[in-house]
Amino acid sequence: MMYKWPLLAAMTRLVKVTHTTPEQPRFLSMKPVSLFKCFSDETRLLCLLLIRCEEELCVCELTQSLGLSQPKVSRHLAQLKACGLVLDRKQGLWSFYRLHDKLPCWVMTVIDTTLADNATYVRPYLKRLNKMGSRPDRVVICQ
Amino acid sequence: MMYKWPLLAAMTRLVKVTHTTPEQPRFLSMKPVSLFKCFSDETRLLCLLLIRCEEELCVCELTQSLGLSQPKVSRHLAQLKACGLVLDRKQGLWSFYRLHDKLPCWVMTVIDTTLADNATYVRPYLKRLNKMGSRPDRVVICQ
DNA sequence: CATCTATATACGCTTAGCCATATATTAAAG
DNA sequence: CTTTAATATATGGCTAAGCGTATATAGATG
Repeated sequence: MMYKWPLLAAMTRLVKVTHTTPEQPRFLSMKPVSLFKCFSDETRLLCLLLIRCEEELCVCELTQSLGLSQPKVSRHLAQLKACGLVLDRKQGLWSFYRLHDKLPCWVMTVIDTTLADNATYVRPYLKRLNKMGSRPDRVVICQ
Repeated sequence: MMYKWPLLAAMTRLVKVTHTTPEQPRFLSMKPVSLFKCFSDETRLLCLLLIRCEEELCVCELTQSLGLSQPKVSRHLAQLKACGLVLDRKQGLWSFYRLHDKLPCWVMTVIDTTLADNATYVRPYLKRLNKMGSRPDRVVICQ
């Protein structure tokens, strides 16, 4: 089946995507505006902040915590990934998202500063996350 | 003459505006997302960063420095003002914009961090600003 | 194989938000 | 008062970007 346009093509304004190459730490070319565009949507910002707090979260955890639909969360995580802000890893049925490990310093500073001074903004979602029953187990494979 | 809708009414999504009261340091209610929305437009971000560098800039200086139309710059400055990020002062024909003096710490940190790590992003505009002939004189009135 | 579950993506629709242009406003200068 | 200059705002049009819904995909389980 053919679709008219892929998701990533529709995102060229928000994020410049290189479709063929896997994301790499090519952060010198990342413009501040692109980053702030990612932060400028409530869903994306909350996902980022929650991921920062919890190290790693899967789609269903974010869906539950934020009280949003699964496609909505997935879509925004895809944008964050395309932008290079997060990385994902598959484990069984779950996709775990974490912050990209090569984020430039100033981006981490922005995230952490926002988090530090807006605890009340994030707290309710963290609470709901911790009240969640049956969160998927993390399997860490040592290399 | 009556117009259909005021500018500020059209901006309710980007910024919550209180039309009747003058802006005050009521920053506890400012949501992170609102702020990042301001940063998410190139014109607004550059205006903010340049204002931070130069303490105070008027519309014509920003217009020249950025190479943009006057209405465009004015419009974005109005948004920044409505959001509470900048203050303005009139002097003769000129309107000078400066950062709001009651900005919360974390906002200043975000601005300064962005500036510090993206010098090359701002430098060309600062250069063009300094090459400008006949910049308006600042008149400071001591109280 | 079929079924269930978690996730990803396409599609169509709607709206927020940006822009250029025209015009209003205000202050200074003649 | 008229003109000029700097700024602000309205209007209307266009597009990016968000959303819900439906469906595709892929792994687990039987």
